[in-house]
Amino acid sequence: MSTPAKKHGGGIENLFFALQKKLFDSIKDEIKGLNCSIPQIELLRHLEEHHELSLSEIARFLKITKPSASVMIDGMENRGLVKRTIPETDRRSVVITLTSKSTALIRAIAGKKKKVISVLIAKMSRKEQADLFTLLEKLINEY
Amino acid sequence: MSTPAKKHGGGIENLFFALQKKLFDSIKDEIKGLNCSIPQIELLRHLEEHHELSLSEIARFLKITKPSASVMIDGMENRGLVKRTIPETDRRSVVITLTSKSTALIRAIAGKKKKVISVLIAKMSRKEQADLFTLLEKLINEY
DNA sequence: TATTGTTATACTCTATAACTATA
DNA sequence: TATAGTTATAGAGTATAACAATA
Repeated sequence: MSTPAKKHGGGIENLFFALQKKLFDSIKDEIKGLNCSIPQIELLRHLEEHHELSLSEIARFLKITKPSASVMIDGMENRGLVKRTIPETDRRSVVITLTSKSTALIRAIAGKKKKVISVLIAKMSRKEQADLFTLLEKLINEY
Repeated sequence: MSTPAKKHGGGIENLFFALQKKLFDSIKDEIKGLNCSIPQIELLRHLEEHHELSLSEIARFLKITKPSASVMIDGMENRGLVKRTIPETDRRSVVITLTSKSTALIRAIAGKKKKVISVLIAKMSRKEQADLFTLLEKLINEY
C-alpha cells in the first residue's frame, strides 16, 4: 500500500504527466476551429478575471518575453480580441482589455473545456469526484 | 456538498486546467537548457517504452501530421537523439529508435520531472498522496 | 491503386538584440 | 539612467499540397 500508482511507465510522476498530456490533447481537439492558441485562451481567461493587464503582466503570466507578448497582442488586436489603451498616469505603459467579441468567445471556450472535463470524470462516482476535487484544490493552493 | 471545488475562477474544470498549466510551466522551467521541446520529450519517453516506432505511429502519438513528424525526426536525428532504419520487410516505412545519447537524456529528464512532482505534493500527507494517486489512476485508466 | 514517408512552402509562436518614448 | 513597450530578425513547430518509392 506504500506505492499506490505504478502504471503508465513506472512512477507516480508519469500519472500526472499522462493526465496533463490527455487534458492538453483534448483541449487542442476541442478548440480546433476557434482560431485561438492555448496561451491566447489562457490570457483571455486571465483577463476576464483581472479586467485589465499591462503587457509586462501578460508576459509574466504566460512566461514569455515582452517582445513575444507584444507580437501576440498585435495579432489578437487585429482579430478584435483585445484593446490597447495608454493610461495618462504612465504613458510608457499599455493597458490590455477584453472586447465584446472576446467576451463572447470566452463563453464558447469555457463550454468546450467543461465538456472535456465532464467526459473525463463521467465514470467516477459523486463521492470520488468530490474527493478528487478536494485533493486537487489542496494541491494547487499549496503549490 | 454537491459542488466541491469553486476557487480559481469559478468551476471544477478550472481546477484541472490550473493544475495543467502549473505542471506545464514547471516542466518548461525544468527542461530549459536541455534543448528538447515537450513533444520531443514525450516522444523519447514513448520510444523508451515501445523501443521502436514508425513515423506514422509517432505522428499519431503526438497528434501531429506525418510531414511535421518527419521534420521533427530530421532535427532529432541531426542532434543524435534518434536513429532512422529502413526495415527489409517493408521498404516504404521507417523505424525510429533511441540512441545511447538519448537514453542518457531520458534519465536526466525523468529526474527533473520527478522533482516537479515532489515539490507539488510535498505538503500533502501520505494518506492524501495515496488517495490522490488512486483517484488519478482511475481517471486515466477509464478515460 | 493505396500506403509510407519526404520536400516545398507558409504561418504562428517564441527568442535575442537593438530601438523609442517616457519616467 | 531605468523602465515599458516595440521593431527587426531568426529559429522551432506545425500545417497543406504535391511528390517519390514501395506494396
